[in-house]
Amino acid sequence: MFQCNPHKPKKEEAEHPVTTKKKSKEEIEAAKALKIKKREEEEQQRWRWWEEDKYEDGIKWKFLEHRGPFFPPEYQHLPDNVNFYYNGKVVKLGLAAEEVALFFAQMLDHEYTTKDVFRNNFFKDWRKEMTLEERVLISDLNKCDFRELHTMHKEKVEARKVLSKEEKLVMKEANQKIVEEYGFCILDHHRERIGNFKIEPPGLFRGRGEHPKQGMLKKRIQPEDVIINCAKKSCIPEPPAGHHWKEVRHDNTVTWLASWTENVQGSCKYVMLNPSSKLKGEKDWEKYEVARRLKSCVNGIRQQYQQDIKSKQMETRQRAVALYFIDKLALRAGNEKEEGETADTVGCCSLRVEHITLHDLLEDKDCVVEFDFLGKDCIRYYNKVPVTKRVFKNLKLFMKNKEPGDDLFDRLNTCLLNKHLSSLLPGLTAKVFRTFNASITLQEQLQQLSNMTDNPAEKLLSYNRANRAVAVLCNHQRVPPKTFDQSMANLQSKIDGRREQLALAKSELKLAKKEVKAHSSDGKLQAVVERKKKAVQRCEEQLMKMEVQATNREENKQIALGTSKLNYLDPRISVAWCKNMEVPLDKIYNKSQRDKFAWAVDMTGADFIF
DNA sequence: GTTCAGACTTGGAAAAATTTTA
DNA sequence: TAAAATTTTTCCAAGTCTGAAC
Repeated sequence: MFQCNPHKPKKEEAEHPVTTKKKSKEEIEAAKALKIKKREEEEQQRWRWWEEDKYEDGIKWKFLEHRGPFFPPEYQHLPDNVNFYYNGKVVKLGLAAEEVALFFAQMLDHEYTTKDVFRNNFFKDWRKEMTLEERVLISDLNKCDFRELHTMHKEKVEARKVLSKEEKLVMKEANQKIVEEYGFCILDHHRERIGNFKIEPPGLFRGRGEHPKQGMLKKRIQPEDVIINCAKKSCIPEPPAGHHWKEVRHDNTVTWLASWTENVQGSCKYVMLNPSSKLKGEKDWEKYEVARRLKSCVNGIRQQYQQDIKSKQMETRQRAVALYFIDKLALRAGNEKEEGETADTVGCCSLRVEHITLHDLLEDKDCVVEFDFLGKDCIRYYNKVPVTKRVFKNLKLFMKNKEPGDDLFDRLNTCLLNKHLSSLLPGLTAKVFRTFNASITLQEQLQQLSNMTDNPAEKLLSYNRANRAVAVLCNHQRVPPKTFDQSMANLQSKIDGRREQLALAKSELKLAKKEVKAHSSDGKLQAVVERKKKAVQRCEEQLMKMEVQATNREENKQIALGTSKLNYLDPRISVAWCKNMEVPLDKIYNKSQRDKFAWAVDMTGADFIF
């Protein structure tokens, strides 16, 4: 299609290499200036909702208008030369069965497709999409050959990667047009970014861990499945041609713009606003305010649950021990889940006897509880924690005469726990402890670790270490990137290289100094010395920067900082720290993080204390 | 009281975009 | 300038918590 274009720019470059280069440099400068200008404009246009009065309770908006969600394109038949084989023979599948076959084919490289549960679920749901004829023929997944479909898919992905600059630009612009049209709404006179305006495309459900439903077909959502929510007086979004909405409602006590029910788990999905929006920001701000209120009364609450551990009521005791864990270890609440519907994961209230081991003495410490369970997203929680004698004795009691699969806190659930908590402080729930402990930890760690006299790289290392302490507390883990070892080695060799360079620069400086001594009062030579000095200094700085970077990366190997930064740490702590330490905010927060926390950036001074 | 639907936050992986390096 | 590395964004699953229904 674009046959003649790709070579053109190259030719021009070859003809005027110098001017082109110059021009591009200027262009880069111009682009930078434009970016800054755009940013300033954005800043001026920003809705400073935090300076406005809040709405009465429960009202989320007064006016809401949007274009409705964006639907993924309809499925198109495979090209004629790409074939599916059953039992070695070409089988031309109908549209519905073919689409689902392609979902499986696309995942062939993934471990999922080797798992029995995944394969069985897929095959069962796939057969439902087949015609009677297809269903009669295709009775064994092992006889299915998807390889041509798989190859075609890989080639498509590859082809997208090697598009020319122009072609990529065309695609980018097309995407931006969609974002312009569907990606924003009008909420109370302000244009707000929508978070997920695209309807999730159909595909195979990929649960995490040993999910009993992995491989099931996630069906295509039609406009007839979608409920639209907008203001009565707004321009109601048009459904795609030939379709209608399931319902159009005007409920201003909720924040979603559209919703539908997903078929695998039967749960609701929502189109909601971007984190930078008023609706999300206000809620976020409130979350941290509740956590700060907890801070001011946490001592009393701690005293009380220490007392409650001695209570005659079993329920109260269990609640007290659970709360002790939630507070001390930042465990999640642990709602009960329907068995067999999801992977087997637990939180505090749903802990089972098999998840803890008691040690009267372990590694020189008394009364140690060894936790080992799968938490949210099947992330393993493993920890050995010394606890008070009273807690330890109670745990022994709770475990008495129980099977490994029995609930540790058999008299407790999250509802009971939260009811108690909200009676202590309005708005207090189990998860507030996580927010509070995360934020207070960040503040304390920053205080302890950072020094004004540190260089910028060291300051940043301290910030990351404080952030890391929180991530460890909250058990935010990641699998180390595949390229981790390699990238670590690369960095190390860069460091080694720089060290050599530094040694060389130092010896050159020495030599130059000698020269000056030999022929004193030679101005030229003195200048050389100065130059060499600067070179040494530059080298030292760069070396230091890289070493700090290496340390940071190594410490971060298995830890994910993102979640705590985005969801648990009061941004005002970070903003105040940046001001105090004279660190530019963009060293800590990228663009979308600054947008999300605009309220905090705007209202926080250097004196903020969580 | 218990169950269930609904609404919203939190979570890591993967994809995409951007920057750095060879 | 291509490709490798790194950062950012997107994706959508999986939690928490509330309030209504039974």
